[in-house]
Amino acid sequence: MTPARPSQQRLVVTDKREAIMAAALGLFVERGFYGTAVPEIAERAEVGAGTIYRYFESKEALVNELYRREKMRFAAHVLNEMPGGPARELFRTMWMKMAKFAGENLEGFVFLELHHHARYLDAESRALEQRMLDMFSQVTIAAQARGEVKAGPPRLLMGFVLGAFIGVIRCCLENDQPVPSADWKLAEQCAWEAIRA
Amino acid sequence: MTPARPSQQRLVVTDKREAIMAAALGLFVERGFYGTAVPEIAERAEVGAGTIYRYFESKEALVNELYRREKMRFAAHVLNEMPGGPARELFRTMWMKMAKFAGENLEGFVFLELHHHARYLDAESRALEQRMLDMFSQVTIAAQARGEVKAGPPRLLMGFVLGAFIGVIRCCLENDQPVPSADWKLAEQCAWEAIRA
DNA sequence: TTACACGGAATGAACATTCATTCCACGAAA
DNA sequence: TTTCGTGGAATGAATGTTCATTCCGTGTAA
Repeated sequence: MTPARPSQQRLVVTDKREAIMAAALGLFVERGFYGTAVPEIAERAEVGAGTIYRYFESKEALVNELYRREKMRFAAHVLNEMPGGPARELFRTMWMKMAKFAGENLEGFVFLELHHHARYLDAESRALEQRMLDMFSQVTIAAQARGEVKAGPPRLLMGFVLGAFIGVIRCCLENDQPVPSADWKLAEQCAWEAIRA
Repeated sequence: MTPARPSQQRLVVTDKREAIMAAALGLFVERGFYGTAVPEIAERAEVGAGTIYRYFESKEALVNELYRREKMRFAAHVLNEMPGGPARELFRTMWMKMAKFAGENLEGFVFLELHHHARYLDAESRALEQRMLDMFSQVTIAAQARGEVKAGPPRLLMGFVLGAFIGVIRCCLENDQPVPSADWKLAEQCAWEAIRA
């Protein structure tokens, strides 16, 4: 599928692949999966329609690859180098990392949001999603055990916080504005007060 | 468009229209607008594909009518008979009314969520959305003025709270479970602590 | 000269919508 | 009571369009 070859060859190949993925990401965010035609993706990526099928087995394979890539980017960005220490610190760090990621890669974040649980995601994509949720769960449970976070179903608290985060993004998305830094801080304070014990 | 006639005749007509809307609501929630074929809607509604076009001008007109109907149901349910008094009371009442609505009409709620800001919504549908947001804004601003709710952009706080609400629903949706009453109460308490001054 | 990446026209499937036809309820005539 | 004519609701095969995918001629690098 991916034509493999060393050095230069490889670079050219990667460029087209990258262009296709970037174009698809943008269009899927704007119009959704079924609302986007493959030839449209080709046009935006400035490649022939057939070329897409040199790099991706199908439209579905493309959306799944995109999903996994963005999900892993997100995970790498947010979960790396988490501090130990009190839950308050940990929470602030996580929230702000998520905010940073969303700010730098808004399209990717919205894409993940939009395609969360879509029917065309395959088993591998779903498994990845599950693993990430489990990591968040563990952090939550640990903080609850230390009495720093409210008792209650961890998934509920996580859903609450993640939902609030998305709500903040969406509210600023409506004006095509990036979320101001002050707003992120306010929202973080709100979110912490929501869940702290 | 709607054939008018008294008594029985009228009832039959309404039944088909209703069947089509119910079928479309379910399918749009499951597969999205573009992911749903009109003949599929017809099949689930147990009518001929052509019949749909007796009642709705197009697929787009159908989704818009559905959107407005659900939006107004939501508004009627949530905004009626709001108490005066302290913001704490008002907030609890609103939250719980929203929870009740979502519990009784989950499909409708998810539909609104999914189609929020979709490109095929027409001007009228968008205007309706805007009006509702404005009403919430006014309530928020009033509570801020009385020092009961944190200062900050009203839209931000609303986005936060509504996002959190949706997050709670989504987290329970994943197990096909209705949200337990205790969880709604916990989430309400979290949400209030998030925004209270 | 070979091999292969590429573009974009070609293809067949699936779609939204239309329309010629069927079906049915009802009222009038016998 | 039965029969028949009529209007309009309902239908689903037919239509034209759009789509995902394939195919093939071209250009280019080795």
